[in-house]
Amino acid sequence: MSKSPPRITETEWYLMKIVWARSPISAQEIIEALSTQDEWHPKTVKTLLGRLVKKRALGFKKEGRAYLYRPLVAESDCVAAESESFLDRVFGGSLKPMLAHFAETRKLSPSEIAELKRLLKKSEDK
Amino acid sequence: MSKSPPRITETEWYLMKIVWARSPISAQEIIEALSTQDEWHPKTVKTLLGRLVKKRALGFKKEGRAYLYRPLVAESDCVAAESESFLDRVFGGSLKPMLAHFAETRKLSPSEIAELKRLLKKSEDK
DNA sequence: TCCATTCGCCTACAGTTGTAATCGTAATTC
DNA sequence: GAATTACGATTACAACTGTAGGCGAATGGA
Repeated sequence: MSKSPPRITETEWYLMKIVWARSPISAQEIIEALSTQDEWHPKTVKTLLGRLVKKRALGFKKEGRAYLYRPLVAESDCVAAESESFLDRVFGGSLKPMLAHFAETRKLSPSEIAELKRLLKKSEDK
Repeated sequence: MSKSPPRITETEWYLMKIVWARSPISAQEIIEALSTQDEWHPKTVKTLLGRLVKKRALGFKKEGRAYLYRPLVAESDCVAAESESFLDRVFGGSLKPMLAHFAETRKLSPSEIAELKRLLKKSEDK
């Protein structure tokens, strides 16, 4: 299952995140969602949408003059692929150094620590 | 401190890892180190070394006919930059979903879990 | 001494990426 | 109905990437 997803580039990730969260969604809405955070030229967003459609990461249906986009790939699949690539490349594939890095770099709040412990416990029980 | 490191590409990471681990090191040794794992054409490795020198990620000193390479950027800086980029892009910048992903995807061994708990405790104490 | 090897440097070249303008068409505004 | 606007499609374009071949100099054997 879950054929390997197409490669999502750095900038494309930000669009995909929005589509995953709010699909079906128009280009206009995506542009607005992005503009609250960063400065994306609308033309640039359109180009990226076109490329994501071409590489079959997004699909759409015509809704009057505009398109409504929706994902054709599961977020979990893309996250898994990207995470594995990252882990391999930067930490040689092993989790422990990665965790050590994040634990050290980002001062974890007590609540985060508690949450992580909970996650670990769940993983342990399984 | 630690000016932002140059961007290291996917393939370049594999070379950098070797140089960080075994510097000073010749191109030949890097090629050998890589060939045990994957199939890298020597010419390709040379090109990548040249690019890393150009972008000032590596330096070298002549040792007879060949060069001995060494890093000009700290591994920790590059790891930090790449990790932050990854976390932002794929998990919206928050650690918890990332941890949840790794805890779920990769079945953690009991010893890994113990290790992680230890890391968390250390982070907690600080 | 001459030839083959080896070096780093320069060149090649197509595909990707970031960033956006232009184009033809359809809709919307005076 | 004419002019402007808004859409998606097409085109632009330089920088970056992956992948490697060729070039002239130096080295190292025969």
